[in-house]
Amino acid sequence: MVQKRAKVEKPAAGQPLRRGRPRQYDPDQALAKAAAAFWKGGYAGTSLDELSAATGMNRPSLYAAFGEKRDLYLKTLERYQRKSRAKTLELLADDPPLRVFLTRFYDGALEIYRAGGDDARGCYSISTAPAQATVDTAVRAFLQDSITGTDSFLADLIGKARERGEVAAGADSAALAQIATATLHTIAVRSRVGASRKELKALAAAAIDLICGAASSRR
Amino acid sequence: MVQKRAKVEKPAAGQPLRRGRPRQYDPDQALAKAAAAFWKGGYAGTSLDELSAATGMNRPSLYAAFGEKRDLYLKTLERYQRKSRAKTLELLADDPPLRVFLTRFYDGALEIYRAGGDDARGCYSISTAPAQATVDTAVRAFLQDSITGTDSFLADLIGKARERGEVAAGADSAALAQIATATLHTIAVRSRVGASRKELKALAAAAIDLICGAASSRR
DNA sequence: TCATTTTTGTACCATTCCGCATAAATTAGG
DNA sequence: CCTAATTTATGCGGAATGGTACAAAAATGA
Repeated sequence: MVQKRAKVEKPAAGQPLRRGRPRQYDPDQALAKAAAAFWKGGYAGTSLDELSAATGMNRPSLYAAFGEKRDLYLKTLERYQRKSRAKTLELLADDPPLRVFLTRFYDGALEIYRAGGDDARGCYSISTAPAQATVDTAVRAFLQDSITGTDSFLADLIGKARERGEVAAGADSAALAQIATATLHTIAVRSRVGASRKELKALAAAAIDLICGAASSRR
Repeated sequence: MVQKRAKVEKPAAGQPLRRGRPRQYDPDQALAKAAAAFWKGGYAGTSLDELSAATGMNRPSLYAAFGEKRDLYLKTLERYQRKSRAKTLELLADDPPLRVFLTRFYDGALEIYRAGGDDARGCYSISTAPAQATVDTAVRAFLQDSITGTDSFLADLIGKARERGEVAAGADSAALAQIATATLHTIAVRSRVGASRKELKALAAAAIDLICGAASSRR
């Protein structure tokens, strides 16, 4: 089979030109493709052949770029986390009320979990990392960190919202944050097994009512 | 290596005696051992050799008893569900208030998820099935069914509690049930990555307060 | 004692797995 | 042109994989 010759992208505009043969892949895009493969099959269920096919890179190139399979997986997890957090921060740009933010937050998650179609993917980390967490301490640490990170991020937001009177004065912001994270987790799992977007949006709305107080939504 | 000869258990007391060589394993116990192996390594990450070692059965016996690897996994999932549901029903024996039931419910889950020690296992189905759900429709259907089953079971209980005045009169019992299930899901994942029992009990208590109404807990 | 039935144990099969060794290809520098 | 640097491509190698064939073992029934 003849290999198609890929046009080499921008030659690093101005920088000292790289010496050897130019790479034919974009590292970040390759990581995205690898993540998609793991996303479907899980870590152990995805072979290097499949990863090679998904990324368009042959085995040695994969290896040189990302290390062994485990390293590659960890890098896809980190990329996912990085992208997710960036996307979440964008939702705060106009400093919205808590209720508005949470609605956007769950909407954004659903956007990712449902892959823009009916092909249910669920949350990448929640769907694939737990199976590996007992065997690989790095995966476990990542997931642990990811969850507590979400908790504290939301706790901070909820605490500030409480100061603005958007949440009951006596509320425990850390506890409410854990409930908000729990809602994300259940949406993650449910979307993996094909729950409808409509149903999950309703679930999110109910959780938001509970967190922010149902009364304040009925004006 | 010399194989230890296992004492044959009760010869089926009274029943028409089985014809051939007696089996040296107890099917249900073998299923439990297999589940423990999958529990740790996930479906794809657990080999037949490991399953064979865990159950003490050699490969052909495993195959004859439970079918191929996938069948074995599905049977461990069903066993887990059966046991979990039975255990949950026991909690209702004395017809407790919703708040009491939910406390027992999450306590019981924690008992299983934390394996009675510091060896974090998490929930069997939530930890292992999502990774497989996109590839195996039976696994996906199982998980889907398991979740909606929990939802409707809890919705029924919450509905009845509302009639008894234990939950706000205007509350949507189905929505509250989904939050209760969400709480179970987050406990499942968190315990998989090593969250402490104390922390998770606090999380459950906060969720219960939210579902039953915090006010009614402060007398 | 011998045939029948069922389970066990050994060993094997073809395939797939991950990782790497090695050579060809493609660039820049001199 | 030639050398150095870097990536790609082919393909190997040993181990592990899921599944099975086959004979020995252990029970019952006649």
